Amino acid sequence: MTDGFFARVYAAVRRIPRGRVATYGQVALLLGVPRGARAVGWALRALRGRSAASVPWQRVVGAGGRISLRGVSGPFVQRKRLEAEGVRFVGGRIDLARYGLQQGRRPRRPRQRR
DNA sequence: CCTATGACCGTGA
DNA sequence: CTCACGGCCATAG
Repeated sequence: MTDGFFARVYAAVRRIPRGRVATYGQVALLLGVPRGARAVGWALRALRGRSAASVPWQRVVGAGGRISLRGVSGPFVQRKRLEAEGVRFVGGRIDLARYGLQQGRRPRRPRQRR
């Protein structure tokens, strides 16, 4: 179960740099499954409380830079975690052109070095 | 094997 | 901008 797709998804998510985000579609693409965005979501959903601590799941967002996670505390927790990494929300959304995987500009850091 | 589900995505009204 | 559809993928019954 963890030797297959799930493990791959988690591995890919772990590769997302701190302070940046990737969309479900991008993660799927990295796995070689161009249209497996939903499958990625399924894998992350399976984390629920489990080894979520070892996977920076908060760095995966929807293609529109919006949090896809649904629920009551879920969305809030994810946002809080991302903001703690320096990811800024504008109008409930994240500027992917700025915080995306390897986009041009450099993301802001929570702790600037003087 | 077949149907249902979901932390998706793009398109069109 | 919001809402509805259809398509896609891996898993769970």
